Amino acid sequence: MLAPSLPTNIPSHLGLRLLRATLNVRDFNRARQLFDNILQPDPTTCSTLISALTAHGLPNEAINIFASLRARGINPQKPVFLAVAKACAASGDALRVKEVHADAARCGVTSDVFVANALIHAYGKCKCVEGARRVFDDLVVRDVVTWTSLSSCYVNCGFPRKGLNVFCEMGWNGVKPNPVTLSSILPACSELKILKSGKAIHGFAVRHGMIENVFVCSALVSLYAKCLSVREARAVFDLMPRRDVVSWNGVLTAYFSNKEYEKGFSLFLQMSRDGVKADEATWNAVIGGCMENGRTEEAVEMLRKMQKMGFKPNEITISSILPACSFSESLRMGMEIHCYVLRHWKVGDLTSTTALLYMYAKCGDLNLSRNVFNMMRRKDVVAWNTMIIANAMHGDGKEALFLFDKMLLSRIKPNPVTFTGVLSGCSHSSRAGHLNEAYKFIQRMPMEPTASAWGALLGACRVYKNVELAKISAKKLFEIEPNNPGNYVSLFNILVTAKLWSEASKIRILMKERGIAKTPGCSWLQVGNRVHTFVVGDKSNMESDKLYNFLDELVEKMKMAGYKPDTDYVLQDIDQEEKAESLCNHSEKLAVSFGILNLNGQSTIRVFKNLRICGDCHNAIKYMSKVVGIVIVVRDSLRFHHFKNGNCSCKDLW
DNA sequence: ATAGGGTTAG
Repeated sequence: MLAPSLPTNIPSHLGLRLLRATLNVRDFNRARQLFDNILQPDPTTCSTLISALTAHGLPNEAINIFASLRARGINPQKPVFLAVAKACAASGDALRVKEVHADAARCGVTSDVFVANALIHAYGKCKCVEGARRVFDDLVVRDVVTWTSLSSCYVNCGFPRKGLNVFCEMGWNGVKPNPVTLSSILPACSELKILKSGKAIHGFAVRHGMIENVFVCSALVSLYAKCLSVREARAVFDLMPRRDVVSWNGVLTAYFSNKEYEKGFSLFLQMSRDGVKADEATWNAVIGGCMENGRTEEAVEMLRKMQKMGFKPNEITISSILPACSFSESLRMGMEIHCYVLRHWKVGDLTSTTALLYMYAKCGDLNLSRNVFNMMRRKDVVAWNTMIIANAMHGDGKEALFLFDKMLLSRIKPNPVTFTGVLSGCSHSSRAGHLNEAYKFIQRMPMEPTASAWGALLGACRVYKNVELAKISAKKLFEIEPNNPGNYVSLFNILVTAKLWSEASKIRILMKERGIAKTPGCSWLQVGNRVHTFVVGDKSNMESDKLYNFLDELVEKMKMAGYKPDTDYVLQDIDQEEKAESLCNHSEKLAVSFGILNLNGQSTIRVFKNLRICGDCHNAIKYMSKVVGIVIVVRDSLRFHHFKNGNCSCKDLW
């Protein structure tokens, strides 16, 4: 059927009525054409169309209408700016807010508190704190909305501390916070885990009769949940006069993030009995809860259930579920999810795209990571960090350093994770002798070096056999995380390699004194549809006799090819012969042998280990790849090793 | 005109 022909040269008093009728039947194309044919549309007509397009998920079309006004010589009025600011907020495009802001300044409406508030909000949604600040600073009269918008802008852009400062400043300026202010500032306390300020705000809410507000209460539930105070989170929840889905979601996450999965799940079931329907976020919370509690398979199952119930996974679902692929090294499932993202959003959002590139790196395909990274339009610190870490994991320190420089050039401010990534990248690269520079790098870091930064340096010391620097790093690490066995074991290994036996045994005594046990090493690999796991001296496998016999034969062949067991790497107090035998039992050797036994015509096996690969095993697997003539990929806790024809991709720098 | 819940890197 043909649509009625479009009238032209419509007088403005008729235009609004015609436009409303068209919008009522949701014919947005026709609405746009109609609008073009209205002579001198009034501000209400313009804002009506812009708001309607935004409300129906067409913010960019809404902004285009706004842009067309200028071309038609129409000066936008305040209501038009309010509407287009909302469209910008929905589009998330900072450039468009800047354009609208500039237009508003040209029209002299930026001193209007309503327009300014809308602009601050839009800048906040587009993650542009500088813009929001500029609008704020240019204002002479500010109301509670102005203050609230600016502080929540800081909070949502990752500056919770600044958000709190604005909140305090607001009080000094005699502006009284309302429930909206409280609910938007509470997440800042949650993120910073400052229970004290949160409790003060809780008290304020009680004294000022805001405690019945469902928004404030839900924020309080999350505050207590984040500050590891589940009981109090539950108490606030129980006292609420009225609870909506969000309140339920909050209390679910409280249990999930505090390792009380069972309780969280039973509340999830109770929720529907109480007549509250789960929404998309509930499902995300449950999936995230499964993931946080190591229930990868259940997470995948819940994802299927979610879809069965008619909910579409969104970017947050994707970000939560992707680590499931990384943990299980399931490149195939990861790719399926990638395809889902491409089908639904063409490009995913920052978080899910970052999760994708991390997944590819973890599953062993650095090239796919690079492809994803290069296609990202916007890259934040986390994206850059992830790519740096991906390269470090795969031993490309040169690229990690290059990315670091490029990141600085793009004016992205590095954070402690960046430095850790770069350092661990350096420890894998062949730039020997740059260790002291790395040490200076750590000392000059604009923030207190984290345990992982020192850990990366310690790892590098092992590679370059720098005992003195190793001792310095280890000492720092023993202070920061005295109960992490990995640090003791690393220093022990470095001292052993340097043949400083007495110092090494001192470390072992220190471990005993402090009651620190070595984390048991464990390796696994997938054969067919099953994951097979091995620990040292594992005899639990059904075919363990066959496996050990095969390994014995293999070791003989390896020895003929020049392999010499290096018993320095054995921690137990046992004699040499036993040591050599114990070495053969290492979980990574068992897993690799099992993989070779079950090759089924494949030319590559992939083994994963929870700790760092042992020095002797590293050497042994090189020989295995040569003797058997296959590619063996081993991912240890730090990086990937690709063994081929007797060599490793890490060039023995690991 | 402003507001709550779900997420990424180590």
